[in-house]
Amino acid sequence: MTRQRTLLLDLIKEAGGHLDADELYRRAREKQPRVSLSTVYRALHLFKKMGLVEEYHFDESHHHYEATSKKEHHHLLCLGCGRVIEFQSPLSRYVTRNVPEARDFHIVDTELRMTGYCSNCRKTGQ
Amino acid sequence: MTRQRTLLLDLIKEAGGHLDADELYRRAREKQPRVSLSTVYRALHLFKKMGLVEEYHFDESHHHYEATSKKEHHHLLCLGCGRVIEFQSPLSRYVTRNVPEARDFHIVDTELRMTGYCSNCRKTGQ
DNA sequence: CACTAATTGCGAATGGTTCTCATTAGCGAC
DNA sequence: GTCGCTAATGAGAACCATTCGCAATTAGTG
Repeated sequence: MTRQRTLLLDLIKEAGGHLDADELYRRAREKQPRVSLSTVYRALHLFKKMGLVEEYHFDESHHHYEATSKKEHHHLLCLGCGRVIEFQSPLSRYVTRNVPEARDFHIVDTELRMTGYCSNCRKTGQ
Repeated sequence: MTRQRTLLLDLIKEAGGHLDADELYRRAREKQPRVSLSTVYRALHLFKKMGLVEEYHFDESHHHYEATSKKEHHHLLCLGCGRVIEFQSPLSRYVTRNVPEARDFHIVDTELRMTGYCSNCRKTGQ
């Protein structure tokens, strides 16, 4: 653990959720002006491999990252306002119990993503 | 519907599943040597917007596409051999019934993705 | 046919991510 | 401490999937 990595991991944790690499880079430079983008990406890879951080491919061209939480959680993506709503649900248990194809599968990670329109956007006509 | 689009949509349908843009381009050129990559991408966008095709961001740098099927389905991704296993399960129903955050959400699409190791790869020690 | 708008092919541009390489930091052995 | 070694860093160039710009072609309509 180097100075840069500690900083980056802290920023990811305190951000709460769904940082992208560039935003992380910007925040990191406020505290340590010389960190490089490469370091950000390298750290993200490392954290991902160590299981400290999870990578999400939402519908944009770049990725988002968030600190791994102990609890299994999933996402609702609103197509109207772009909001990301998190919720918890033991879907992996539901699936291993109810889906034959999944019975022999050793699960590392589970994510359900639902796209659609949140209640706000439904009211305002999409 | 132009000649190119018909060809591309047919190819996507007959492929069954999980084509990427480059593979589609290669197959298209076998039948129509002058189709361009741009046309492939433009057609994929169009099909996506029309709801004929769905785009998946698996763990690679590029996207995969498949013809929209009537049935809700999900994916298991094996980290060992890279295999993609599809299964069907009415998870959106399960979620709207059991998750408060999802109750007011108007769902357009649902996908569960589970990563891990398939039974084969578990046997051979990942 | 003739006209207009939409689509295509091609090559160049974009932009997020990865790589290269020279420099610097961390660290154990003397 | 300081020598030597390895791993990590910063900066910029390279990469590559995807998108754009534009001139040429094609569809579709009257």
